[in-house]
Amino acid sequence: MADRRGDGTRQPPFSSAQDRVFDGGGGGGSGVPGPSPYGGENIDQGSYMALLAAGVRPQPPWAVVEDVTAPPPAIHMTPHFSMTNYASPSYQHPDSLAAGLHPYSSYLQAVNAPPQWLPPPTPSSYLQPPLLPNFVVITEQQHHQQLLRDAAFGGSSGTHAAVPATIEQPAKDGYNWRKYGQKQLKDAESPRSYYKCTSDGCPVKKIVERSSDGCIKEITYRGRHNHPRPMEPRRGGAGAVSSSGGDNAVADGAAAEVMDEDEPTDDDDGEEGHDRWV
DNA sequence: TTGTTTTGACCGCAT
DNA sequence: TATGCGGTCAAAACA
Ligand SMILES: [Zn+2]
Repeated sequence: MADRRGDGTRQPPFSSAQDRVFDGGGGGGSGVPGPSPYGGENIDQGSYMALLAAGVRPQPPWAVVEDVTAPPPAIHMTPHFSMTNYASPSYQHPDSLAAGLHPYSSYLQAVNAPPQWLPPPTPSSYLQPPLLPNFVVITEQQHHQQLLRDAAFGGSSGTHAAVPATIEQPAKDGYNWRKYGQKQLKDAESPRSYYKCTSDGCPVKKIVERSSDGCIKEITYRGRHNHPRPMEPRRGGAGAVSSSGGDNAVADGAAAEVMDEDEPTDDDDGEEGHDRWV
């Protein structure tokens, strides 16, 4: 039967894309979407800029949104694939903003710090109430400044100096993800994909939202990994880190990779966080 | 054989 | 109260 309330039945078939998962190509996908409807991997600034030119975006893509509405804030990221993206994760903590700290200070810490798995996660730190604005949006100009600063920091940090190198690297965040759902949201131009960390007992979930052109528009991480990063690929082929959870290897991986470095930062806020960057 | 993706359906919360 | 909506489940298909 169809869904009594939430889904299809409420509306005649075809009447709307409501709740209808986008035409995924029918069943049994594969680790390699191959000719995927979304060429996420190949999305570059160009297509995105085209959208901008068309005025598609309601909001500047370079905007950094720190959404901390949810009690357990989630990490939100909006990667749009360009060299700049990778070179500078425009993650900016409201804390940092308020305190006037370097927006990437925590990020830099994260670079030097061990992965996001924190052995004894103090519950208190989890539940810090975000006494912060729901989100913070920075302008393009600010973003540029961040890029410059970030570049400077990246170059001097030494640990992760070759940030641009990350761009060349295959997608990987060290964690394995399994897609467990996809949903076409009502007002969203893009379907939203839901991923879970495949590690046993790990509650972490990842929500990937794309734009109509296949660009990853937003990535939301929820929860905290309760395990160290599994560095070895699960499988040689489809199950590899890049394909798992990274419906598009480069996109997701890159996003996740930056994310990964960001995530320790989020310790400050909790187990979830939102970030968005170009 | 194992693990992932796809996708329709189900469930619970918010309005 | 009823409905809308988002998140999750689970079977089937696939690599
Ligand atoms: Zn995990």
